[in-house]
Amino acid sequence: MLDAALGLLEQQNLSGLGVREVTRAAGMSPAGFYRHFPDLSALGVVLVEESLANLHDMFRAVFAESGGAEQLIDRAVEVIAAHVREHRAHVRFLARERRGGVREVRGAIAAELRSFAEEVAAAPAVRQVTEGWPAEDVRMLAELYVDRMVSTAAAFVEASPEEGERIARTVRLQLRLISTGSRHWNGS
Amino acid sequence: MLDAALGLLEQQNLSGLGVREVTRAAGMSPAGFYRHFPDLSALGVVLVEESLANLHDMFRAVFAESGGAEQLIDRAVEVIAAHVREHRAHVRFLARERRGGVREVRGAIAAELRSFAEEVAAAPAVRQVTEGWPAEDVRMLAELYVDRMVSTAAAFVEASPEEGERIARTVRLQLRLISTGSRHWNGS
DNA sequence: TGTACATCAGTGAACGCGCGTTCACTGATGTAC
DNA sequence: TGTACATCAGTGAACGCGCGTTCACTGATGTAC
Repeated sequence: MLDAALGLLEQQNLSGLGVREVTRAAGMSPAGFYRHFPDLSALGVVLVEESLANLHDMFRAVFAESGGAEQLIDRAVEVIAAHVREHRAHVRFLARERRGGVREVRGAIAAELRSFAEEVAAAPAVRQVTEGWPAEDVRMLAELYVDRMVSTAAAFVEASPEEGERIARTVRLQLRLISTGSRHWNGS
Repeated sequence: MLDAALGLLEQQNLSGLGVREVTRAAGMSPAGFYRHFPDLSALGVVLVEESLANLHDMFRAVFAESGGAEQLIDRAVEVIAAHVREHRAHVRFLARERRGGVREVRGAIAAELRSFAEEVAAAPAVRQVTEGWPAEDVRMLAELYVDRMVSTAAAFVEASPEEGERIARTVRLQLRLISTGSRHWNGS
C-alpha cells in the first residue's frame, strides 16, 4: 500500500492523494485502508520518514571514505545518481513536499536537512578546509553543499539520461567552484 | 478572482484547488468562474505568467546598476527581500510549483529560470570575472547564482523576521563564497 | 494430533456530502441612430 | 436628448458522480490445551 501510494505520488502531491485512489492502486477495497492508517496524513508521515532515512544513508555514503576534494566530488555525484536510480519515487516525493503544501511535512524535511548539514560540517574532508573558521561560516558552507546535493537529486529525478549527464557535469563544476571558494575564503 | 486563488494557494497547491473554492473566496457563484476561464489550469497558466514576469523584474533590478561584487551581493539580497515582501503570494506559488505536480507548469518555470541564467551570464559584473572561460563554465556559474537567489526567495517566504535575518546573512556569505570561487577558478 | 477459540487483514454495501459543470435567466453598461 | 438593442459578468437551481467513512461480515492464520 505504501508502494502504491508512492507510485501515485509521482504524478501528484500528498495533499491531492485520496483514500479510494490509494486502495484502488493497491488492489484493495476502500475500507481496507483503515486497517493500516487512521487517515492519509499518517501514511504521509511514514513516507516522509522512509524517504529521509534513505537520504540520510546517501549523505553518509558520500562522506564515508575520506579523500581529496576531487575524489569527494566525483563520489558525491555518483552516489547521488545511484540513490536516485534506486529510490526514484522517494526522491521525487521529497522534492515535491520540501516546498509543498503540508506545513508539518515541510518542517520535518527542513529539520532533517539541517541535521545533515551538521554532519557535513563535521566530516573530516570539510573540517580540514574550515579549520579556524567562525561557526557561522562553517554552517553556511555545509548548507551550501547540502542544498546543492539535494537540488541535484531533485533535478536528476525528472531528467532523461542525456539531461542527467549534463546535470552531473554541471554539478561537478559547481561543487568544484564552491570547494575552490572555500580554499580561498578570507573570513566573514 | 486571481487574487482569491493566490490567497488559497498559500495553503495548498495548484492541483488541489477547486472551482467552487475559488469562487467562494472571490465572493461569486460557482458558475461565474466559467465567464473568465475554461478550467482551473487556464487560471494556473495566468498565475505562472504573472509570477515569472515579477521574478524577471527582480533579476533585472539586481543587475540594473553595476558595481563591485560586494555591492552586487548586498543589493541582490535587499532586492530579493523586497520582492518577497511585495509579492509574497506569487513567490510562494512559484516555490511550490517549481517541483510541484503539474508537468507543464514545472517546464515553464524551468525554461524561464534558464533564460534568467543567460541574462545573469551576460551581466557586466559577471562577464568581467568569466572572461576567457569556456561557455559551459560560465553557464554553471550563472545557474548557481540563479538557483541560490530563487532558493533564497523561497526560504524568505516561509520565514519569520528573525529567521529572515539569519537567511539573509547566510546567503550573503554563500554568494561571497561563490564569488571568491569564481575569482580563483582555474578552468574545467 | 486434534479441537476450540482469538486475532485481524480485507470485504462489500451503504450513507451523506461537496464537487465540476450546464442551463436559462437577470440586469447593468455601452452604443447606434 | 431619448430610445432600442447588444453585450456580457454574474446568478441560482439542478444534474450526476466520486469521495471519505462506517458497519457487520468473512475467512485465513496462529495459539492454547
